[in-house]
Amino acid sequence: MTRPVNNSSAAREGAGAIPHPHLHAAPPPEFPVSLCPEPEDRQMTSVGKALELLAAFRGTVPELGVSELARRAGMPKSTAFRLLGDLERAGFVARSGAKYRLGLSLFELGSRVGFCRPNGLRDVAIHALSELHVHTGLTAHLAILEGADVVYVEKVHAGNPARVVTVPGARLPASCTGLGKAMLAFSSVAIVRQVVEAGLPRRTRNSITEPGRFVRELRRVRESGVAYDREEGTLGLSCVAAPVIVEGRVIAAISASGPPHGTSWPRIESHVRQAASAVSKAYAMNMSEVS
Amino acid sequence: MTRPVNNSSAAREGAGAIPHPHLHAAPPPEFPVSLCPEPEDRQMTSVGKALELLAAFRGTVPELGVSELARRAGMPKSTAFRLLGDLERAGFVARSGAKYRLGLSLFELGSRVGFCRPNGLRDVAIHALSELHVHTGLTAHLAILEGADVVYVEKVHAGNPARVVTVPGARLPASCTGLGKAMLAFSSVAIVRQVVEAGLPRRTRNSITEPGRFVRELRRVRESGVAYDREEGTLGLSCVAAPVIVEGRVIAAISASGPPHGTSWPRIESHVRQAASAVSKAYAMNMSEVS
DNA sequence: ACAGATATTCCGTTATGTGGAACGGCGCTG
DNA sequence: CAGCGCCGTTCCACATAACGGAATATCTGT
Repeated sequence: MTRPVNNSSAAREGAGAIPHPHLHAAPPPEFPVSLCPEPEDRQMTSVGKALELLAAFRGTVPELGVSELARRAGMPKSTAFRLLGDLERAGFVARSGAKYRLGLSLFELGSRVGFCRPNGLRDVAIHALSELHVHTGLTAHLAILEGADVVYVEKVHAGNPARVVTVPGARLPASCTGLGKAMLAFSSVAIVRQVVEAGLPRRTRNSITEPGRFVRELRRVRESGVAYDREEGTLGLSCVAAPVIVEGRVIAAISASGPPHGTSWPRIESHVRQAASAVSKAYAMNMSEVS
Repeated sequence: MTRPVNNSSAAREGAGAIPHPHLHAAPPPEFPVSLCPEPEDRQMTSVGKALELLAAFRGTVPELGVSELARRAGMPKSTAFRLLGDLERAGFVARSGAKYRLGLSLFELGSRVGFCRPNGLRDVAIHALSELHVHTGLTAHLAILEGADVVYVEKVHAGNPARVVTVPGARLPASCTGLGKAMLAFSSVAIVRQVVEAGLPRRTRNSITEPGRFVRELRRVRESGVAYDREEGTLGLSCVAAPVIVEGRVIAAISASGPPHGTSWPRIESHVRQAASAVSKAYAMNMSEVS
């Protein structure tokens, strides 16, 4: 009954590139973890396996073959093959020859989760992000908090020199980002405790990994209303972030990222503040709800 | 064996609001059609049903109960219930109490389809869209062509008075949009024929539904390099669009939409042209591939 | 030509998904 | 307040449909 381990080339990719953020406290830096959080030996249902197959597309390579997918999802090739057939029929994966890639249906449905809908968070925020970008020349981000992670929702940037590798849909540990700190500073203690207890991961030498310091940092953020990230997530990249608060609850955060030096952060800070409050106001007007 | 029809409240929603674009030549304006295009009686696999369940979330209502979902997907309640459990475990749906909504995993994966990846079409185009928006004050759109439909990929707009209801992930018949005409004008005759033969749907009194006129229109677009939409998709809304062409192939289009009158379209046109060619150049530099 | 990696098909076995029926709770309305 | 109708949820006997090992076909590089 125990699933064969069989993670040859999966492990190979996991080692290189950007380490997947989920491995907070897990000893082996393995491939993107399985979809179900608790690794209890729950019997795999048919659709569970199919979804696992989709999840196997996290990682850097956009196109994968049957064998590789089967390996990553931990199932026999023939099973993977059949399930991929089902997924393809529904447009959740597409294939060029023998290689599979994520399909358009996934994008269409993924664009319908709460905060993406018309008048949702993203729709309301895009204008503010755009302005923040043109006023500052920096990369503007919108993100939400999900557990101990930050999930990027939208991004407006200068394009060419892709310093910032994040992209909508990406995940990063909340404690290593200005976005995350801005949101946590205005979240309930229960949520903060959860994050701290999960362990504060180190991504650079500047990452705050000591609980006491982290809590003090959050207090400072709460007082000033903005959070600074001083190369805590990526060396060579800093940012200011401000929370989007509506009816007393943080629902998201906005940030501007750029090189640590040679940027007039005080000026940027006021732009970010302004953008965040603009989004708060605009969002409050069309009371939809977020994730 | 024949699936019970049972579309009581499904039909109710289908009738109101924006008609789903897929009903090109289909007689009954029913609910968002099933995922598999050919309605041949293919036996439903377990995952097929689960995906159908996800597809049931198209339509305007973001949160649905088990019964409603079962009805829309055409399956017994108990089956829907179990499958929703599987989907929830994987984060593809989430629930507040008894209501289900699309889950974050869907957004995360949907944000990894080809054109969303780092240095993909969307990443490269967002800056141009943002500039197009601030220079013109209009809504800037990026879309790709999928069969006879246009699928919106990104949008930068002014927010408040939500004239334009489209949102990333939305579909519209290609023939009724500037975006669609811009792409079709530079596509192979095979593709154009396919679209024409599928039938040119009417969305407003200005929609071009006569094949001859449509082909002539495309020729004009090809000559001028830009496509105008004169309230052909939505009354009170016009736009100019230009194709994004790389290595001789159209991969997308960019448009600026606004009120038909009181807008200096010639000026807008040049901005759109510029944006499209900027994206073409930027995209050509990082040879990734599109959907 | 060969080795090793793929993708794809086949098929006997049985685990797995199935869906009707029954239960308990909620919000109507007569 | 009892009745009705709809809801979400659970149960269970049945047989279908998912399973996965092994065989085959196809490809790629040397």
